[in-house]
Amino acid sequence: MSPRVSKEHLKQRRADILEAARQVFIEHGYEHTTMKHVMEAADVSRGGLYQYFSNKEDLFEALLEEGLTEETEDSLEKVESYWSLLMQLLFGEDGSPDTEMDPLAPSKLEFFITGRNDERRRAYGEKRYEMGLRIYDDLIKRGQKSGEFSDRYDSELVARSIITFIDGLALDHAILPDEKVKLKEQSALFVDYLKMALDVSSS
Amino acid sequence: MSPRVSKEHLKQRRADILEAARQVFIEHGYEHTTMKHVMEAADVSRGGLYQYFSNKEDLFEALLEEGLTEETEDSLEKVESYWSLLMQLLFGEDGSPDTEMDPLAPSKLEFFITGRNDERRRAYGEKRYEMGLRIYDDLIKRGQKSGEFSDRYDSELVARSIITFIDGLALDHAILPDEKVKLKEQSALFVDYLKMALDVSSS
Amino acid sequence: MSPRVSKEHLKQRRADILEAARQVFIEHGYEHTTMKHVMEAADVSRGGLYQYFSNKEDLFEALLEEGLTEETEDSLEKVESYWSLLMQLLFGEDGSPDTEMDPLAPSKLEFFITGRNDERRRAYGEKRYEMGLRIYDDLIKRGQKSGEFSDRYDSELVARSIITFIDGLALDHAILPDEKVKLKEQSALFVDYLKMALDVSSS
Amino acid sequence: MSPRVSKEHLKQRRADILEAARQVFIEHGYEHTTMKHVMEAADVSRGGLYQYFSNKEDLFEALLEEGLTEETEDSLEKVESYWSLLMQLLFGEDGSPDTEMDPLAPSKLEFFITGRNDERRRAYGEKRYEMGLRIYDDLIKRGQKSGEFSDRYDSELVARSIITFIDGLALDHAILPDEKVKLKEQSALFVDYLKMALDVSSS
DNA sequence: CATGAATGAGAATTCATTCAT
DNA sequence: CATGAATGAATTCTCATTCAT
Repeated sequence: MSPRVSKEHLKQRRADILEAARQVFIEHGYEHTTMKHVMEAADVSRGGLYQYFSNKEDLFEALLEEGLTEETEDSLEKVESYWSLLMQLLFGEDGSPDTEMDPLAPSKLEFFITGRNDERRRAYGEKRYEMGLRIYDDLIKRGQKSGEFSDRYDSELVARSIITFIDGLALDHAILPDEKVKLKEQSALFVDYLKMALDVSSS
Repeated sequence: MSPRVSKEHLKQRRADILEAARQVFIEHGYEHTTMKHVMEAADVSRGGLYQYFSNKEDLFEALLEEGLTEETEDSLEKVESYWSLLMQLLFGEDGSPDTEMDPLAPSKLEFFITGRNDERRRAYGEKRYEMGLRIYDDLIKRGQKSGEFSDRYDSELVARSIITFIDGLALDHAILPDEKVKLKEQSALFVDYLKMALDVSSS
Repeated sequence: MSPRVSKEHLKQRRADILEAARQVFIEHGYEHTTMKHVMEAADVSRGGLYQYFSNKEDLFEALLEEGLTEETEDSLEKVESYWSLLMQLLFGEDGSPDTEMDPLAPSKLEFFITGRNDERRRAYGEKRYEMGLRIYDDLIKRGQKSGEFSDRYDSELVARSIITFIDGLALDHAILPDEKVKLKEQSALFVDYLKMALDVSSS
Repeated sequence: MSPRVSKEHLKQRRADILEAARQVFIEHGYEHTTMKHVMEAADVSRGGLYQYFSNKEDLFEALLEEGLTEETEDSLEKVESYWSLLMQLLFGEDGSPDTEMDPLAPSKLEFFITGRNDERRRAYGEKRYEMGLRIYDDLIKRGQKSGEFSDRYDSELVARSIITFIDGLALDHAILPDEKVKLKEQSALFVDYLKMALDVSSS
């Protein structure tokens, strides 16, 4: 009556498969990854894999969700500086524009671009966009309300621009060799721009 | 001695196939378009299609090349304003940010993203990036030399940022409904960004 | 844990497919046999067939290997007569020249002839030739050392001639109706010749 | 009313195509040669090619016929030595076993082997076999009648063996590298074989 | 006669997904 | 639950041959 394997074990197995899948998707991209690739990387049987994830899409979405939960951790109400919070959001903990890109990002782009005609996928992409948008929008709105940021520009528009810029960088980074994109320099330029748009003077 | 059809006809046929292919690629995207789709849309037989284009990649690249030749027409040496030239380059003839997106753009993104692990495709993408980069870089360099633009930022960096922004917009536009991306508003904001980077005061 | 079917079953399935394939290859020849032919003869699905053999070449080579293992059974060190051993090698158990030809032989010839420009296939053919050559060469060498055979001719040359003769017979047999080739009579003549070349007097 | 091009011209054109086709067949083999290969090598249009030869088979058979007419020229009645005549037949003018192989031979084998299930082709092959057989058989019969050759063996049987040997050599030569087949040595050995079978003592 | 565009049957191969054990 | 054999729809690409001009 009791399950043969512990719930813990199941969770672990699932996590292992996901981790293996991540590597495979990073290597081959979304479209060119086959379930067999995943099976082999995760050392699961075909049936086993389908036990945890009912198809390739489901599997990939699980990876997408994973990424999400990590990011939603910040719910700070009061911070000394919204600007530094924004920088952290953009470039990670240290807030300086030299962070690595998410290696799965190219596959994520693929997933949404190739699936843009699929209603379900489209809706999912939109939801994710909205979530990202909210985060930046909220932050900027608060900064504006607190007086730290100028409200010259609509907060949502700035938020959208941030995402557009990030997406553009991710795209170019996916396609071009590192030395072509100049991630760091472009990021620095974009930061200057944000400073201007939000009227932030400090470094 | 006389071929069955005139050279004109051949050219036309090829153009027709390309046009049909364009529609199909716009509708289904690069990955999900099959040669059969194209065959049917262009009303060509299998063999006929392969007579003109040896495979899907070749066919799509023909479409990519088409786009290229159209753009290279402008080689103005002396202009009254580099800024307005830049605006024209970005937003078309009238230079105002309300242009339509190239409907094939999403498929182009697909083409390069899904092919990022293919040496040939990668090289091709890089070449195209370089070509685009040169155009903007040249323009900005001239503007800087003429004193119209500030040289606070490296011209190439600004050029890269322009492409990044365009790519980001194209990407979001491919995935999200029109009303979400706010093309026009973001473009206007981006123009401000450029004004800041190039120290251009005029409207 | 337990697979759907026993290992035995799998082996059997593979053997069944091979057997069906053999019949199909015998009937249509190598080039004109399609995987569909095999599928239907073996009553396997397309995917099923490809599960066992990754392509036509692989499938055929499996048949070739099969034939090989059967022959390698003889490793007799001391025999009362190398001549009778040679006859057995040539004509099967009873050592008399009235054996049937391997019905797959024509397809084997096809396989190697049509593939003569393919590096892989060529190498494989050479390997097989060498293996056959070794067997006859060894036998003759021993016979010569033991004094049973004359060493007037180089053992390897005689061995090559044997293979040439066999190949010639196989070829003619593949192309001509049985009554034309006169397998038995030609074989008898060839035996006489070998007797002369090896100086063997007995019947 | 009079033909636009001279009959001579037509003949020449045909001969040119055949010569080009020969080279192509030598290079790719019968099965893997396409009409396009021939078109390009002969610099004929598709339609032009089909004007002269109604299909690939027809084209190849024309090449086969070509070879035939050249050889059938000798019909000497009285010769001083049937043995030397036989040697000439086997090894060309000088009658010594160091002749080159017909480079088209591998393709000829292919043609007949892959076509062995086609009634027409089979009949054609048989006819050719018979023709070859007759030549050798006649020669040997005469030699036997004249007393130069022993009639221990049936002349036809010996003739068949000659063809078998030639076919075997051609086959091995088609598949194996030159140094493996040892054409010359095997030929010399085969001459000994014939000497035995025909009881000819002289060199 | 010559041309070469067009045809379309057919071959190989891939892969997500199912399901009997 | 796990297994992995089996399925078969889909897709790409090839090539001999035809035929309108």
